[in-house]
Amino acid sequence: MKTATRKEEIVNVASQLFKEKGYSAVSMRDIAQEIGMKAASLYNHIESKQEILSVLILELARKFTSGMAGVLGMEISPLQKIEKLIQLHIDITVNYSEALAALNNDWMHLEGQDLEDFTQMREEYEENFRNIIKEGIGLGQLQPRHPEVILFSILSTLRTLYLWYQKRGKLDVNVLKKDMVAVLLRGIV
Amino acid sequence: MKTATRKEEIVNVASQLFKEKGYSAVSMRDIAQEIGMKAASLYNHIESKQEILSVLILELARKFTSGMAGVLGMEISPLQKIEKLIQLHIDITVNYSEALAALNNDWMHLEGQDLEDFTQMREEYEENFRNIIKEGIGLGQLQPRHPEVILFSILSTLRTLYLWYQKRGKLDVNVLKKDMVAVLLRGIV
DNA sequence: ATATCTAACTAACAAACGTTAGTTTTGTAT
DNA sequence: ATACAAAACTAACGTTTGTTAGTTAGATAT
Repeated sequence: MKTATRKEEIVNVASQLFKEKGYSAVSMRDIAQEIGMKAASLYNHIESKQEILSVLILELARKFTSGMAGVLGMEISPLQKIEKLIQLHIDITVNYSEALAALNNDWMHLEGQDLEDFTQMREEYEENFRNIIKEGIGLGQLQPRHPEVILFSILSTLRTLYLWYQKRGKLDVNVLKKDMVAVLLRGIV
Repeated sequence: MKTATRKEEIVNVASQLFKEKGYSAVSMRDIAQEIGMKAASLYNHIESKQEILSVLILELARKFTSGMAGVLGMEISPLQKIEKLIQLHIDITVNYSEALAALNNDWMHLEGQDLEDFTQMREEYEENFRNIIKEGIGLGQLQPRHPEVILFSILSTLRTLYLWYQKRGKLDVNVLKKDMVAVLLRGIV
């Protein structure tokens, strides 16, 4: 029974608008109107438009980072780790699809330290993922394709899942996980 | 020996900037400065900022549509058609990666008839792709997974290839086509 | 030489932007 | 009832936005 604070409400509403039109195309007046107040009133709860973006993106990035840390700590095979990561992405997509849109499309509008932090987290995440794939190839669990092609193919599918999940939204999450893992790992032929 | 007109130069420069920051975050003054003129002078060659976006996106969308028409006209199996489509995406990505970024990220900023045209072309393209997949499943050439999962998985990888191709840019295009087809069709396990 | 055309320029507009200052309303605690 | 704090408001700020109007320099055609 978490009751949303006003600040959370602002961030939520903003994330929906950002998802539809992108950060730059959404004005503070747009956000205020959607909530039912005047733009100036937003500043009783937040510091700036930037802060909304920063909260939205960095909180989500930390979820990915800690999810990755969890998977890395498990004593399972590389292939099983990849399965866990696919499931992690699907879980995050289902629960935070609006923030995910901002993370994907508007991260370059972060400024200063926020931008640096995000970029670093993203690079580390990809590096960890890449190493798991290389391990899997080394053990003969994965096909000996270029690791970068595999990494990209999986990540681009998972990263844009948010675009597609809403349309087919009524698909059961567990079914989705199963089919998605199958398609990504074992192909379609 | 195609010598670029001034209008083409404007569209080209704009597409690079749109790729980096998105349509809404790029001003006419940004575009002008990059070319080396004043913003007002742009209007000797183009009608509006909208027109730049429209040219960029709709011309590319027509390339996809006619590419799809070509594939549909071939007398080959569904599986081979999918291979052709993957190659089509890769070719377009290599040659028009900036316009592709705009098509992916900024199409919602199209207005009026342009937006309707784009949306319709996109829907038809996806519908055609989906039908090929269904055919392939019907013939037993493809695994009997949910067609929508297969369609989404392939399309999302191909659509975001532009983000990734530049980083690993020196990869030979034919090698890329081969590996990408292998990963997308036959999986990684 | 003169006229014409193209494409650059300067200057400016009205609208929209993020944000600040100052004021009023509203709910809670004493 | 009174005092206080939180959160809404109105009004305005300085910038930036896309775009228009009017002017000027340079090339081409007569």
